[in-house]
Amino acid sequence: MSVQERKERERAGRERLIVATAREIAEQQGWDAVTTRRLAERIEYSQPVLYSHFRGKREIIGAVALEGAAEMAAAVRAAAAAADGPRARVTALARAYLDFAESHPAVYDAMFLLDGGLVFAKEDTPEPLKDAFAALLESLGEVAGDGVHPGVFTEVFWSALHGLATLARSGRLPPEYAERRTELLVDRLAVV
Amino acid sequence: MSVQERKERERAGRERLIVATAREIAEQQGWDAVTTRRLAERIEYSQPVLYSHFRGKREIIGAVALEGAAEMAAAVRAAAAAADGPRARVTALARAYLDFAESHPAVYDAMFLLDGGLVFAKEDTPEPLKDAFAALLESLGEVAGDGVHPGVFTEVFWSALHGLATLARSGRLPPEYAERRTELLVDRLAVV
DNA sequence: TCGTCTGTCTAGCGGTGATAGGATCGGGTC
DNA sequence: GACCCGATCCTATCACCGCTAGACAGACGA
Repeated sequence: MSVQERKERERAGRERLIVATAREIAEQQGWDAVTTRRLAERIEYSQPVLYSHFRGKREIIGAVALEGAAEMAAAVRAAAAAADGPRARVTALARAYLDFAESHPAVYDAMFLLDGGLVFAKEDTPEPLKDAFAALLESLGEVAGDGVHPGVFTEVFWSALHGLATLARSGRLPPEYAERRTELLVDRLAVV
Repeated sequence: MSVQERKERERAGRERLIVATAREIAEQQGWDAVTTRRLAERIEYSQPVLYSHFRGKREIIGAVALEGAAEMAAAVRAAAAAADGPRARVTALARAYLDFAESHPAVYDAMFLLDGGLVFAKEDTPEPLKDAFAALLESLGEVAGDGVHPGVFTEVFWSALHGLATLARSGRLPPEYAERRTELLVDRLAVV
């Protein structure tokens, strides 16, 4: 069975290559530039090979999104762990989230803007997505306030961050007030 | 000069038809279904005619966005006017905003998700967009709180609403808590 | 009535995501 | 060692996309 195992290894390696390359192109030139032809050329295979790994372009976006969710969860947890006290943790979390969105726009889009065919907020939601939400919940649950459902509070806080991130990035919010907006959001939403 | 005037009237009418039809297709089947070919067929002209009115598909999206901004401003103002007191006005505003986003998804996308080539948050921002922001500011400025810049507060509140609207609509937030999220947001952000 | 000129159309460019079907290459069997 | 067969990959193609060049016709002013 060694031959088959080697083939599976190679196949898995190529799949990782596809996802990594798609992400690379997307970060450099935007998702519009991630065409099946360009992607195939970069990995030095023909176009149809992509379809033996993924059902279509949507699934490739979804794969990038899952990768990104794990990274974002780690970034958020690291930022929170480095801060002292609930209030400081929330500030650090907000900054980490917005930083991630700004510095990894393509991955962020794959997660929260584009359709990657992923299921959110259900039982069969992929683990990385659940875990990313859990990472937010860990710090935000502390400041939800009495009688407020931590999950619902996290949803609201997350939505606000998402709005700030996307509207700012698309030029719909003036960049000069970014820091003041973040501070105001934390001030008002978090119950210390 | 009557002939020329008639021609200009007809031309303006056709331009309105293009925008209205684009919007119609988008609301029914999504923006992906708004192709220049389909759009041209629906208005019973050939494809290149679109390009004598708009520089490209992006500008058509922009035109729909401007229409939508005017409508949203009116909806928000109407909701606020029907409420008594600053706090009630903000609640009404939030509901009106989220209702608009949910019931006019294509127009909402044209305004805040897609690239319609419009300039936001600058001096040369189109009037309808400025006015839509002003409509939010009118009610939200009342509850910004002391020492908080009303514009910045409006940006934060708007971002939160935008996050709720888009994440909910794409299935990334569980629908059953929608009302609780809205209440929580207003409770925390608005200073009565 | 006759040129001109505006306006519209047909046809086509280079690109997209996705797929059908033929060629090829390697492993397993005799 | 020879052969067969199945998995694997590629070429070629489909229908469609946004956009544009250039031919054509019809209405206008002289």
